[in-house]
Amino acid sequence: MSFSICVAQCTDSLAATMDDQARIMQSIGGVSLAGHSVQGGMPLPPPHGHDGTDGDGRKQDIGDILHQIMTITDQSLDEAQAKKHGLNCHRMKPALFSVLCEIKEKTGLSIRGAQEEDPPDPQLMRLDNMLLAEGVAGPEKGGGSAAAAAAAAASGGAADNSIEHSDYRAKLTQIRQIYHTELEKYEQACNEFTTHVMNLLREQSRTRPISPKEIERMVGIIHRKFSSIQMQLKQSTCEAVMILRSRFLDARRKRRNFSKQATEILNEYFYSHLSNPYPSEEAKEELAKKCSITVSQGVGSTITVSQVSNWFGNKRIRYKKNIGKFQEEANLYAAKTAVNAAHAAAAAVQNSQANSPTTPNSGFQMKDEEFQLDSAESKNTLLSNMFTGSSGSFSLPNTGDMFLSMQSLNGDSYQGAQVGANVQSQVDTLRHVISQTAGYNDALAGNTMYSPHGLNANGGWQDARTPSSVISPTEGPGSVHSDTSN
DNA sequence: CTATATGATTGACT
DNA sequence: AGTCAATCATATAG
Repeated sequence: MSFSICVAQCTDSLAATMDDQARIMQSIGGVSLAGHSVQGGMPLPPPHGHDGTDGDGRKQDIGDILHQIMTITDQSLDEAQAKKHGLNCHRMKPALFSVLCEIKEKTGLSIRGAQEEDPPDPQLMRLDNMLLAEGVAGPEKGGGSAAAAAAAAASGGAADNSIEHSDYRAKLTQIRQIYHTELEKYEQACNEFTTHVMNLLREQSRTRPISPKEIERMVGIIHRKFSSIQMQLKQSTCEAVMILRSRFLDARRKRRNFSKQATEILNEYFYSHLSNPYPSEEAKEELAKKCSITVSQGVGSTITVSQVSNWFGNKRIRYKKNIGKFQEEANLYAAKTAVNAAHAAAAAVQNSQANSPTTPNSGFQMKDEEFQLDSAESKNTLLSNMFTGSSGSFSLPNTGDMFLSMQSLNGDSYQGAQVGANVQSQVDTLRHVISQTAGYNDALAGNTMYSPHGLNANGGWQDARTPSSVISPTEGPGSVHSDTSN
């Protein structure tokens, strides 16, 4: 919408008003010509008469004048100008003028005045409310934070999508800015136009009956015209916001797969906490952070806590539904975690045993071959102690076999990036490995599915509502602490 | 194109 | 509030 359009529209309405005035004039003329006395009290003689008498002459004169007034618009500009000048100089002009003013005041305006009380437009109110709710209208500032808050509140209160909201917020701010500049422009244009019209009318009021009331009315008309334009602006702004919103929601629905690394991290956690795969809030945060850091797939693709929750929700349900399908994956991650655990243990051993025979590499970087060659014995002992020690219910049938199994499952010499794993997770993991390799549950042989510790007969995890102890914020990754929730 | 995988959403439940 | 289960909608593999 441009200013020129506004002006054009307003000019239309102005023209319409002038037509109205012409009609009024006509009706006044009609009254006079019909021979009735006019309310002003000035007796008008009958229109037809003869030149002979003074009265007749005056009648003729007035008739002429009225005729001239009424036909003035049919004439060319120059002609009309000349006529106008003539009329203005006519001796009857002041009297006629005041009469016309009075009549007009008492007829046209009184009729119109009544219907001009405009009640607040419900549609406009709705638009205003919506803009206010969206944070487009209303108090400025906060860098669109008010808008974001409103949007967040309106979008169903999704927990933590402030990060992915940034794009939305930027767009909304843009809309908001455009809206405000346009609004200001209209306001200014409206004021300019109003003063212009008022000046025009004031000037015209010297030659044509225009009361202050009428000017007021004209101003009202202009304002209404502009406010209807403003409404269009508000409407299109609302539309824009809606489109933005739907696009935003679409974008959220349009999913992107997580990166391999992120999935790996999540899977590692899941399978290492198979007995109770319910990360606490802090754990979720930690995982989200880790995934986001690990992920180098481009800007704006961070993984949020709610996404982690989604992932775990989906994972649990899908794992439970078809454990067999996840067997391979479970093995893989179990082995990985087991090796990690072993590495962690190795590191611990190395740290505690300063006189360890040959330890050229750090424990974290050690490969399995080295692991076995270097200090397999000590680690075996340690792991075996770990399992029997902190998880009394679980006993290893054959520690040596277990390590062989791990070796075979982990032929790609996985180098654990994450060493931190609690004892419970190690138990889970190793038990899983054992179930595959040492006939723990005969899972591979028959269709009997591997039943992880914690998954009860109903298919639900025991103490599912109790979050397992997690990656402690103080200890951070690499720490080993016990999870004895089971 | 079809089947499967997977992230997100929704409603019920506790 | 967190979870489950069902479902939607898209991504991806074949």
